[in-house]
Amino acid sequence: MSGEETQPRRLTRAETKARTRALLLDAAAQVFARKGFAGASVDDIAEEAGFTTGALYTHFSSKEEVFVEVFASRSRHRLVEAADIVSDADQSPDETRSAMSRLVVDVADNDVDFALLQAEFWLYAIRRPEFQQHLAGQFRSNRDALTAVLAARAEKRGQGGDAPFEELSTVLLALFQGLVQLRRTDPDLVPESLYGKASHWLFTGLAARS
Amino acid sequence: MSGEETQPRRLTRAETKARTRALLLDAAAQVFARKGFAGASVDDIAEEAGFTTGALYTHFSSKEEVFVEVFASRSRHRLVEAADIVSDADQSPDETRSAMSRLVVDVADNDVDFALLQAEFWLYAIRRPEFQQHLAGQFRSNRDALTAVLAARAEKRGQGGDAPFEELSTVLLALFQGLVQLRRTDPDLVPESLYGKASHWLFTGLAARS
DNA sequence: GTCTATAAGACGATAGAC
DNA sequence: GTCTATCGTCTTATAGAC
Repeated sequence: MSGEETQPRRLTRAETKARTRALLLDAAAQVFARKGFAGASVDDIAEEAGFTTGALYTHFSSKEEVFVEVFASRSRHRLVEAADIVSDADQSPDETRSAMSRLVVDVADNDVDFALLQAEFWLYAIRRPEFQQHLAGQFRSNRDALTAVLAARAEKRGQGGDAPFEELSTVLLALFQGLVQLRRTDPDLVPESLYGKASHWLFTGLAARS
Repeated sequence: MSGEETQPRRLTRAETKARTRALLLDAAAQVFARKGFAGASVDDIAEEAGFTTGALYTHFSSKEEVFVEVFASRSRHRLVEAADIVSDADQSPDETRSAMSRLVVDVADNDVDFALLQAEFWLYAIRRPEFQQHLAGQFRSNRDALTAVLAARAEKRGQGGDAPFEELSTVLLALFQGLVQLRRTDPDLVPESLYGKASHWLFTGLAARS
């Protein structure tokens, strides 16, 4: 036991700095989720990470900067996951639908901070025009990614080549957010299979369009 | 011009008290929407209403109480409106759908505080178990009202008597919230007719279910 | 790079004059 | 019923010791 089981050698200065920064960002995400942007103090964040405010201010210049960095580090993860689920063309439509439903349940029930942070980011963005544009761009790229996946999948099956996949993507995205928020408020409101069922209805109805 | 054109007589003490309270609540709604619950100060609210903090504290015992009262006074309005639209059985399905779409656009584009306050209420509730139950109950009653309306309308047309209207209501509610948030972030993301289109797909797909 | 100590101000809420 | 004045606390951010 030389104390080196987990780390092959001492961390360089740059590495410890990056590690502290990451610890602070993780702590900040938790605290922002628990208390909100305005309700969280810099002291709360530093203490949660095991440091002091003085240490935090060597890594970030303000509370706002911490928040924006948390946002940047937490984006993309979950919705890339969603696109992966839909893009897995090996599974049957039934499997895809149940995977979609499972994602809603998993996010709402297990990723306790997700919906909270999402709401905090949204409010922060709506109140700051510059940041709002940033968030809009992100939504747009999520929608575009989903649109491409839907179109590819439809083409593979040789059907619905001219369907309004972009509008459908927007609906699926909005419905995901809405259902996660609802289930987070009360799990009984959103049955485990609902997201998959709803998308089934959407696809069927869209295919039968006049 | 005796200065009595608008008011037939002087307000009683109780009436001025109620009026001040209402002014404070309106101002509070605006300020909470603009700055959030934690970001808004009691001074901001009182000043917006044209009073001082001392006056505010004769009507409310704390900032929390003001917030809860704002929530109570602002609930129900918009979603009752939604139920009215769907329950108007005189109009054709096409008219109903376009009215639904218009509601999303109207709320997102014109009722500037609606989505902000909704998000603030949700965050406040999720962080306070007692209030969370209250919000869940409200969601449930909105869903039930919509479910009843959908079932009544379907019965009138003599179709889909055994359809899962409760699940459909939940989906329509979640989608409404999601689309309003999305359109508030960037109007270009949500075409004016999208909510109606999506519900058309949902109804058609549901009717064709196996 | 992280600490302690502190500056300068904003905050929620109360007391007493009018 | 509303005002002014004020208390004590908590806030963000900085300066200097280690």
